[in-house]
Amino acid sequence: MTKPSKSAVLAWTRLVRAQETAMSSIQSALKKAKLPALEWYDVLLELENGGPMRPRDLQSRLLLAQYNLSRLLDRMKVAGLVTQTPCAEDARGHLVDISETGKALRRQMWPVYANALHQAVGVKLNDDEANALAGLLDRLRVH
Amino acid sequence: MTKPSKSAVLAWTRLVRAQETAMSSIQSALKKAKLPALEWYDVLLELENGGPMRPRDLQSRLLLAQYNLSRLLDRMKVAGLVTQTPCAEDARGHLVDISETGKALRRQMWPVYANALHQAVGVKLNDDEANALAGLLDRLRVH
DNA sequence: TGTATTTATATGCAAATGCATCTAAATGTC
DNA sequence: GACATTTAGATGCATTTGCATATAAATACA
Repeated sequence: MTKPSKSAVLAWTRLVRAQETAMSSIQSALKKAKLPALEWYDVLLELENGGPMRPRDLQSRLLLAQYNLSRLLDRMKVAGLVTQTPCAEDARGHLVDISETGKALRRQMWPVYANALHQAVGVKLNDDEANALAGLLDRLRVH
Repeated sequence: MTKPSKSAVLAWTRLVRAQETAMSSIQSALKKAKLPALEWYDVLLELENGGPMRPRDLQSRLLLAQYNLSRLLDRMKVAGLVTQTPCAEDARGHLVDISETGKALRRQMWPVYANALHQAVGVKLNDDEANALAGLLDRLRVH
């Protein structure tokens, strides 16, 4: 029940603001290019790197609420970006996989994402600073 | 159209994760204590510090979308936390002010918020680190 | 083995959000 | 002053989120 220091409060405030600002400009860039939001990209990337996997695995990697992921996958399935196949070891679940359309979309999103990210972060910090930031932020993960 | 460096991408990824993790634990703490979400706190605090002000001013300070703030203020008005008075200089707007109930709620929220914030940030970084983090994050603001 | 508990996923319903647009007042232009 | 433009704020409607709970399979346990 200890109070946070001034420094901790300041860091928190700036964390929220910085994330909102950068996120909003990246999402705007995607929207402007008529591309889906970042969460879709995250799902596609995770599947492309990690191979077919179950919703609960995606969930833990992406920090999404269970019901949100469930519905997100619905939409992505409807859009033809992912497929579901029954899961042999566990009949409750299913394996979600990225489709060719999904891969193509991800490839199409990346340059827009990359450019926006560069504008939002890359041009404002040099590599040493970005690394320092990443290091400090990493400390905030749960233990 | 330059690509971001590995370091910038990593910093961005961690920024998102760190913010989500911390935000989610802080919001959970408030919810667990049957208190409103953080945005309500932010509005109350802004009004308590800045005095009565117009929605557009709140909007720019809090980085909220215009329609979201409009509706948030509606709900807070219904909850008796803020009041509206016509604005003398500009008949389109109105001055929003915090009520006594609003002040009381903010005071009640602070210890819960503070404790959660301490757990999420304070215990993980010492003051020098928190200051360094705040400094780096500050560089990410728009220019 | 039969029964209780836990885990994975889905879903009905209410609340919040985003988008587009509306209204009305303020400001700028001629 | 008349008219066009901009700014402040609200709102209808579709989409998304959150909460609570449902369903069903897996696991634990007596």
